[in-house]
Amino acid sequence: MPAPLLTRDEILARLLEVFRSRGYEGASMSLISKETGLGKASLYHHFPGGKDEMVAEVLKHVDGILEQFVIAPLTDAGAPEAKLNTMIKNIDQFYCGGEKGCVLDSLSIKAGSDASGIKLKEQMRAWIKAMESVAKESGCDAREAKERAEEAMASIQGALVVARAIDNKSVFQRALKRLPEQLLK
Amino acid sequence: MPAPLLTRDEILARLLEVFRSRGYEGASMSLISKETGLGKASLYHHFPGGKDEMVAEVLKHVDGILEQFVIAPLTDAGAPEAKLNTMIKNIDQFYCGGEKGCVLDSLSIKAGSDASGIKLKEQMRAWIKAMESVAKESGCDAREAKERAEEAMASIQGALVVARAIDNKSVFQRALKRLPEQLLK
DNA sequence: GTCTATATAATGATAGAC
DNA sequence: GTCTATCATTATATAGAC
Repeated sequence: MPAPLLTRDEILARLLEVFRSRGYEGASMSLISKETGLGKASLYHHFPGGKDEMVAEVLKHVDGILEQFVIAPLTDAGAPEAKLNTMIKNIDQFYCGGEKGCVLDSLSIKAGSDASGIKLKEQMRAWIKAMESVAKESGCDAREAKERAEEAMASIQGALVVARAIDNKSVFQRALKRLPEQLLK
Repeated sequence: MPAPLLTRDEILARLLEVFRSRGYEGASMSLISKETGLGKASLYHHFPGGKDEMVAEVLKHVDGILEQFVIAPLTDAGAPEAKLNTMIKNIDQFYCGGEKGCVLDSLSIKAGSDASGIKLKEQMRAWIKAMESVAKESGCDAREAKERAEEAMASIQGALVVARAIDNKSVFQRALKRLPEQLLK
């Protein structure tokens, strides 16, 4: 009985990287096997439901990342500017300065209205809602806070798309720099 | 010798829809066959190089759409505001008000540094450059025009991602409405 | 918990008739 | 230019040894 080579969290972290860089269809079992270092049979041992279960578990894992990097920092006590700056620092790190894409985008192609699609929708809405509450704290009324938060989300996602498409991370860096004035009143 | 069922342009238009909604890996030959109404053998008759050649030809087809909907309207004579409004009206139509995604995004996962990747990069840069020139006409200096154009591109791409992710087209509509003040001085 | 080996299905691609 | 039938390859998934 060989000892486990990777913790479950390490496996999920590697799966997250594969799915966000290749998408659902592009992440074949052989590629996943290569990137995680686990044989196919081992992968099915951990995820009997195959790729669909892997995606579901990765998205649960993303729940934790979202909570730690986005929700908690924005929900803590403190000045809106300071809280937002913490989130910005965190996502700059998570997206490697604009080098890596967003798994909520990469997986949205596969996800029509199945379980993973619903989960993706919930997660992006939770992120927007957290930014919305900070916008309210800064003095925006309900409608303006919601719109500013959606626009902030679009700025982040769009900057990631463009940064990768034209191979220029500065687009993402400037988007992060503009976030405070975009979201806060 | 059966008559052609579709013109080449109609085939390319349908291929564009499949690739932008499913991405490269998600667009299987059987799905492509179903969506175009052509048998696999017919598809290989038109595109002997298979899916890679289809993508290459679709991107050439996108050249024409970009020229017609974006480049030409922005390059014509006229006031910057009027020209930009024409582009906005055109892309609102092309993306069906925010319902459909951008093929430059959908295909960017497959495209590392191969031919299609280079083409995608060129096309997004051409779009940005056209917006950049209009920003200059409105009074921006070179550096500000470039940054505003990149940010406008990110707004469009981000709004499409978020609109689809949270199933809310108004995000895209508001992004279009904000484009003039975002791009022009 | 991991492996090798294998079964089964789907995919990209081709041959040849019409 | 389109079709049916088929091939070769790759994909997902499983069985059973250790």
